[in-house]
Amino acid sequence: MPLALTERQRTVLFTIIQDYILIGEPIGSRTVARKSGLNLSPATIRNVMADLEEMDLVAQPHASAGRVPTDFGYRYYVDSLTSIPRLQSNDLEALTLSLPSKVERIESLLEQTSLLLSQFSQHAGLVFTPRLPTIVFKQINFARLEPKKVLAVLVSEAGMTHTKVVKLDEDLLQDKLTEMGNFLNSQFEGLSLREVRAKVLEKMAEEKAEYDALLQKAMALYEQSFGREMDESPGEVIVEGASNILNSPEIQRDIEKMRTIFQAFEDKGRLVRLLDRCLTSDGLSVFIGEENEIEGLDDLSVVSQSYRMGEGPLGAVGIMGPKRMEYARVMGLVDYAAKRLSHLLAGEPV
Amino acid sequence: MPLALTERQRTVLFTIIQDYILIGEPIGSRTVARKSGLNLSPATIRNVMADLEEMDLVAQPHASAGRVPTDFGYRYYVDSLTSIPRLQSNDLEALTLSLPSKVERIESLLEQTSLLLSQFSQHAGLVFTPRLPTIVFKQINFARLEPKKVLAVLVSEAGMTHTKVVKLDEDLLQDKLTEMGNFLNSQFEGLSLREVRAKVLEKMAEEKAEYDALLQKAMALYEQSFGREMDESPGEVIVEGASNILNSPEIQRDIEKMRTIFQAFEDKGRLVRLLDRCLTSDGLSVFIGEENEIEGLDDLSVVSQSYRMGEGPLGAVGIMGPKRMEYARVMGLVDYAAKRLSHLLAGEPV
DNA sequence: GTTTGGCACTCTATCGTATAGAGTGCTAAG
DNA sequence: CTTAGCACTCTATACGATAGAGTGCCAAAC
Repeated sequence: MPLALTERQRTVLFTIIQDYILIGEPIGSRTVARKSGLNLSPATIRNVMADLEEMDLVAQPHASAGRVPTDFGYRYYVDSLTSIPRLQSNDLEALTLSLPSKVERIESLLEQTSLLLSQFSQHAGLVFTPRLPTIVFKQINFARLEPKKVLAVLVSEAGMTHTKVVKLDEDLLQDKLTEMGNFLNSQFEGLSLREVRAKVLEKMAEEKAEYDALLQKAMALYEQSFGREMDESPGEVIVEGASNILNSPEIQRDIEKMRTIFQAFEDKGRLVRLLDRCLTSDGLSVFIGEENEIEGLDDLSVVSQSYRMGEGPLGAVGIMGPKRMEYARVMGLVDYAAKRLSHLLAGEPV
Repeated sequence: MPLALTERQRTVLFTIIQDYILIGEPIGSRTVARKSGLNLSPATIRNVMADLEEMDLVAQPHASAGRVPTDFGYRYYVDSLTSIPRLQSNDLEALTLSLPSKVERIESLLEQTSLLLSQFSQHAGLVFTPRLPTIVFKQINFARLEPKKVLAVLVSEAGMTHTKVVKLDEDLLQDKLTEMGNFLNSQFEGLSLREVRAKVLEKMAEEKAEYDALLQKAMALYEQSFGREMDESPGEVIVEGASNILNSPEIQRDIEKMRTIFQAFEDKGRLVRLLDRCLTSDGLSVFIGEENEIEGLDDLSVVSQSYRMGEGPLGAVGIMGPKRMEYARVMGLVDYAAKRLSHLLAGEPV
């Protein structure tokens, strides 16, 4: 049911939202009359506002106050932005200058991105790094550290590395380890870790005799180093500028709220689940208030966009702030950051 | 000038401090008279309190309120704890059960430690991980990812790994890379990264002809992958449970304070500098209020202790909370965690 | 000389009341 | 359909009064 509003109702609603985002206090009919551009008296506006309230697009904090947008109102507003807002040219310039233009270490690239999103938006910056199962196997290496102790290094297509020290029952010399690595590389290159593991488990279950004992051991070694971990690791969230949340007056008022918000920030697991949802949906996601379904974070909104590496989405970037945020600008920032990240990861110079 | 207090003054001071830590509100003469165990009337206590105030050990928030310990008062109190307080047996039991008893991944061990310190103390847990220059070289490996692209993996004595993808001017085959790795390992094992770098720079400056071209290249490759980075990386701080700070009522009262505190938490650089100081001083460090010399964090105290690996200190663990914290218990927790960590890293079973 | 009870004083926190201001809904007139 | 007018409601602020906690000081008691 696409909500049908008259032109006038839209104008009034948008005036309220935009002004509320700016001011942070309930907007009265008087103000709307002045700023909307409609040449109407406050009384007329009041009638429109009563309609909007009936549709649950705005609400009154208390009986005789101005109007404030509801979650639903924000949703309507955001949905009306048909295209993703382009960045203002000054934002674009500054951001282009600040973002790294080549990949040194991928981890610090992601950190930087989160930090810059936070600084430009004055909200919290989020970068969601890939869940292990979805990343693409590129190469594995084993190095003998000391007797019965091996270092396993897994490199993904995107250039992230994962290391693990494994203890073995028997001592394997470097030659053997190298051979095992080569074998695994020949088998697995280009597969996602999920596929790799499926293959490993399958092969290990097969008739033992069929395989060279060494290759059998290679499989087992992989399973021991990255197999299990892969299924557990839900990815990681890099949060920067969480303290910016404290700038927003509507949250300052309620200390209890602040506590729950910061606790939620520390529980990265929840954030992961949220950003995970945005990986599947292609395009920019906006979660407003309760839509984000994270307990304790229902006064905040999240704007996020996935970034890609090759075909599939790899992770996501986002901005989290009070519902009262400049959606257009924030959406522009997030979109730009995601695009830029995708380009950089594809090795294209920006 | 070791401050000399009479027995009675000490008793009154300690009663005030302990009660204030418990209650969180200024302590009056009446309360002290009841709880101190000295059989004195409030009027007498008031005289003692006036003395303590003159010595800057306690203060009044306003003219007619009870007394609150000053930083100096806390300092005297902490200094009077001659030995590091033993953990209560119930704390000890619970903590022993919760702490991991063997090292899986060192990074997650450190994270876990920080989290547990936070949970047990109900303050923020800190774990300071080693600055690169001080860690001890164990092994380096190079793996060819693709033409002219090499993955360098450095393993430290403590078992931490650092990886870096390096682009080369010429293509080196795996055989060569392995040889280069072996050479570097034979040269550098057991040296600190600082020493390694000094040696590398020295050798590179020497007459080129003296060395095999390949070995020369090995040096250059090391420098390119970890050399520069080493001098910059100041170490990392793992903060868990920062939101616990919000529990303390004296900080809730002042929103401005909260902002600066959380901003300071995000600026990891400052925390690093603080914890760095504790590496040099052997033993438990307690920084009270302004002593910690971090702007914005002068309402908090930090208790920290270094943990060791082999001879030298490797990093530090700590707890950060309001000045009004249970110093004895917190000191016990931190000390125990540091000891346990040192044991685990030394490979001794706990 | 130390200790203590008594007392006046100070400061905070809290409550109720009054008031100004913002904004609404409704009604009746334009 | 629009608007001016008006009564009404709710908040925020200021103010005064009051209760409570705690102090400092003094003079008496031990």
